[in-house]
Amino acid sequence: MSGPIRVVVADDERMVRTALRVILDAESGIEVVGEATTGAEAVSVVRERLPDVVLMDVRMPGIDGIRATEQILATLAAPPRVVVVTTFENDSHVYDALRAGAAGFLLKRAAAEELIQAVRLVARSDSLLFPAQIRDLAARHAPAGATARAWTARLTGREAQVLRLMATGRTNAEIAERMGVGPATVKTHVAAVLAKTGTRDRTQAVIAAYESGFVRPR
Amino acid sequence: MSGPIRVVVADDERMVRTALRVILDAESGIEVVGEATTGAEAVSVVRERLPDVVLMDVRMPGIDGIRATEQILATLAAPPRVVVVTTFENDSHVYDALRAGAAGFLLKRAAAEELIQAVRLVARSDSLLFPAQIRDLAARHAPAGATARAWTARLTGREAQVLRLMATGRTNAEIAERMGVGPATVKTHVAAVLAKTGTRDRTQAVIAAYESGFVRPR
DNA sequence: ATCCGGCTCCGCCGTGCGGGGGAGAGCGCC
DNA sequence: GGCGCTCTCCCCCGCACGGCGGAGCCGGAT
Repeated sequence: MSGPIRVVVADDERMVRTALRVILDAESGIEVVGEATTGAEAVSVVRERLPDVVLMDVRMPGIDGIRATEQILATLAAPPRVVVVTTFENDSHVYDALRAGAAGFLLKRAAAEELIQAVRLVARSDSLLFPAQIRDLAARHAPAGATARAWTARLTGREAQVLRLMATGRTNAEIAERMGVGPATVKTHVAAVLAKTGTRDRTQAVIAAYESGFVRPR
Repeated sequence: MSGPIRVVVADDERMVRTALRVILDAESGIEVVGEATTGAEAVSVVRERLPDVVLMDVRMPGIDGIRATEQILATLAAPPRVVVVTTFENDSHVYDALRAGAAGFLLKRAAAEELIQAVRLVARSDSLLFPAQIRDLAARHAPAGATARAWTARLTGREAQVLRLMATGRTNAEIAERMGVGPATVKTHVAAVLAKTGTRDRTQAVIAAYESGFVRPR
């Protein structure tokens, strides 16, 4: 699976969308395949275009970027990596986004090279992306969302995805079908989730997911 | 089980506590067996005195009346009926309290006779208490919390209690032990909860409880 | 070249859970 | 007194779930 990295840009400000598009389109190996101006639109566009990476604004009208991220990660069999784009360095919503399963985040004032680098990195890596300045920023804000952060950090991508699907009330078989893997695989992931979260059954795991803010009501 | 109706009063304002106490103590067949000034204190006092009725202020320092209500209902085998006391007619927290399992609510400006009547009614009845003015008030506010209200309304007291314990991740056996009944009984209640909530297993029921606001994170 | 972690599966086995019934006791209501 | 609801508890049955151990594959790190 090579070919260009397919990117979808979701931001309600036209200027930002345009800026991201020109920077990325100018880069060989990266292709912007879609744009969205709301969270709901982002979900449907992602569903259509099936990109590798989504650049998602946190603050958007209607469904915000966090809920959009949740929906994308929960409903797609092979979800793209979501990078949250924010204006403010100390945006508390960033931590919500991370809990929601975002792969990383990026400041809007980042240089073009940083943006490109971030997209490439996140497209091939399965690990969380922590751009320089933000990494220790997260560390400093840790006390507030420490539980949830430690939580998600310990879960692998697949495990987090399985937990999100568990929190929709699905059985192992249904999760397997939706993720396009065998039931045995799902069982393995579920077992890993239970072990890492210190819970004894799926119900407790889901409760923990709610209590920690890993998933959120409504 | 006759004898006087045992009441605990929880309110951070001394004047309110005193007023409630003198009114109720003057009445034969009603006995105020404890007072609390915070939510946390309310929980411990209720645990000690095991009253039939708790008059609970919504707004208190620390743990508020709603969380205190939740904790009382979830942790006691035979929980008392909780009546929420509020100053304002259109206090939105009242609906939270109802969702939390409060048996009814009362305005602080209610007449002494209304108060006594309410305590007697709630002490012997298992149905929700809707004092005159508040009943249609609830109807008018229905759209906002309609889902949750309709939800709890359809559940019997025992069923609601079981659901709350389910939402703490307990097994049927543990719920049975805590409630002081047999496991078979719990199974019956769980089955009723699943049927009434339209869910197929305990995990889905717990999710529904969170999504509807019947139980709340933190 | 080796190791490690993540993802993908395979068995086996015990059991908690949920579905399907039924049944008796208490109680408020008409 | 009879009706209906709630709460209590019983049976049997099938299955999804969770615990256990094992295995192969891959990519990144050392």
